[in-house]
Amino acid sequence: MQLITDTRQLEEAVRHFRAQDSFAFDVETTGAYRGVPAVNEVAWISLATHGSSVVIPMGHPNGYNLLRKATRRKNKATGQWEHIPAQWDEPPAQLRPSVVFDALEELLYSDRTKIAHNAPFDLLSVAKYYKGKYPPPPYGDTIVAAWMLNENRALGLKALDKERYGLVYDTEEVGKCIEKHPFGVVADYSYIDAATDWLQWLHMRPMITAEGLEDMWTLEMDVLHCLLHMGAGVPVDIEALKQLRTRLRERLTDCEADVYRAAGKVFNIGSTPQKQAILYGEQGLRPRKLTKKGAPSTDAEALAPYAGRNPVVDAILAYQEVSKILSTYVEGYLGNGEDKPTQIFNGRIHPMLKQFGTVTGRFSCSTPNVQNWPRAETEWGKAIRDLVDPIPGYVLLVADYAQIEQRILAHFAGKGALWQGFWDGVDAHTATAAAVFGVAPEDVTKQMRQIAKAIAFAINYGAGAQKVADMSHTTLRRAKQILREHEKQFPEVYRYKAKLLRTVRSRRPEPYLRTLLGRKRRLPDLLNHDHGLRAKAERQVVNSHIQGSNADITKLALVRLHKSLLPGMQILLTVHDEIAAMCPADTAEEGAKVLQEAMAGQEMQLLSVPVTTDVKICHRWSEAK
DNA sequence: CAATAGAGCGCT
DNA sequence: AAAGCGCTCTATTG
Repeated sequence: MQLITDTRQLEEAVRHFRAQDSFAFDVETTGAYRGVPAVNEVAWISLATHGSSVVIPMGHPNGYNLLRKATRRKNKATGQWEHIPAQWDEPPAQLRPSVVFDALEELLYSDRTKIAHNAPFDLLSVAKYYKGKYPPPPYGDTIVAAWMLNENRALGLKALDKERYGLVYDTEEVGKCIEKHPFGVVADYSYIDAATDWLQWLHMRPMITAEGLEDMWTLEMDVLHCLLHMGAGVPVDIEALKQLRTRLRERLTDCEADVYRAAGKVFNIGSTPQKQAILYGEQGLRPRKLTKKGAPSTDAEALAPYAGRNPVVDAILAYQEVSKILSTYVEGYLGNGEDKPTQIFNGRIHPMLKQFGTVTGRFSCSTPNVQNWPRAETEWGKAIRDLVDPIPGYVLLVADYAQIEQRILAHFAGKGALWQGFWDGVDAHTATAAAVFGVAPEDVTKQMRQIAKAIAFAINYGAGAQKVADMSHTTLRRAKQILREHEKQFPEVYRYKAKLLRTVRSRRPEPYLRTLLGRKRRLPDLLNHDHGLRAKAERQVVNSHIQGSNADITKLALVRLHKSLLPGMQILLTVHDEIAAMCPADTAEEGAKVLQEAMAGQEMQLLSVPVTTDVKICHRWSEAK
């Protein structure tokens, strides 16, 4: 390792790294929002490539030695606890960030492959120092690589290092708060992260090719580029959010009083044990469902039969709806001035989309998770989604695939009633209902369509007859009869399921399947001797095949959209089968066309049934055109 | 006091 | 014997 503390060393390092075709790098960040690339401060940067690893500190406050530990003291006059910070000896002289980033510019903005572990974090963290312009492709990401090579393994560079090299380091999690640690410890940690990341890259990159994942890798790196673009964030209407907070707080107070009045006492509505005591004790309700640990469940499903029959149940359900929205989507975003920090920076949220962490290849999303916003059809969902606030002169474009999972199923199952239904332009659930109940599509009732929907769930998720019965409010007997008829009308679907399972189970060294675009899903439990685990893996085969292919299609659409964006157009969100973007108002129609083309254009007809999407132009989510 | 597990609930 | 997620709250544990 070389510690870089003067400009001569820095220039020399840049020269060496520029002479290589690729390098790994890692940032250590600090500040109140160290985990938010849009606003954190980069305090260290380390780089590793062939024959060299360097660490560049840029103002670490601590020296090598701790002189006095941090402590607290009670102020006798005020009675308040006073925080006394730790004392360290002087840190070595270090380069200023501006000097370092000036020197690194020709490297970071070169055509060399920039590799990191969770690269969007590092790339977006440094982008701030270049007016928000992120380094250009090509990219490499060892966490994405590791995930593609084994989606069933614990993640993290440290876990990989332990697994591959037996290397155990950073047991104190230095990166979580570098300013608590001495200079030497942070320097070592920063160095090891970059150096082992580089080694991991050298190890894994050829494996991607060897496992037949080259095309998928190209797609994921294009997706990574798109995520950097999306790093600009989603503008939100803070005033509307604050008004919503006021409304919800008032509403919650009322709901709370209703619960206490109905129950005849005050208790903690958020406490499951207390709710159990009231509902199944004092109110004398019969438990309809048990929790994992065998306690009487108080979830919405268990209480549903008592809705409209028991005033306490009604009051609790009303309270919970409001409470969920307020705590998760309103105070969760604004912060509550205490333990909850704000998630809005410069009027924008920066949802973190991760390319890893879901076994099927979907994105996961956090801080905030915009993939679980309440549905636009609900009162509060409308209010939450309307918080997305295109900047002045811009409009919102929202598009989702129509029944994409059913279309994927039809594609895999091949010719048959489902397949034909899509070519005839019939709604899939209506077509299913028509066939199962032996009526014309126009005679399908709401109830019939509801049952068809339940059947679709049964296929995709492997649900049993009992679940189908519960979902469609019918008897087990009737559900079984309906499923038999479904199998008779759609034999190709069941043949597809059986054949897929057989093929996947026979693969060695361990069973795996490939999605539409070649992503791998390993299911070793298909060979497990435990019946329960094996059955679960069997359900996962069909689900992963369909859900994973859906993820492939959406990711490809995202990349196509990113490559065809109009000037000023920005991709905001993606939610599994949905993409939202922001577009200058004067090119709204063209923007909608670009989005439509990216998602469902000629080259996106990857299935043997048509794929369609519906693009809406609006200023607010709820006023969809 | 901080960390974790469990229950519950929002979404596709 | 229903697939895949992340967040909040409470209760429990160290």
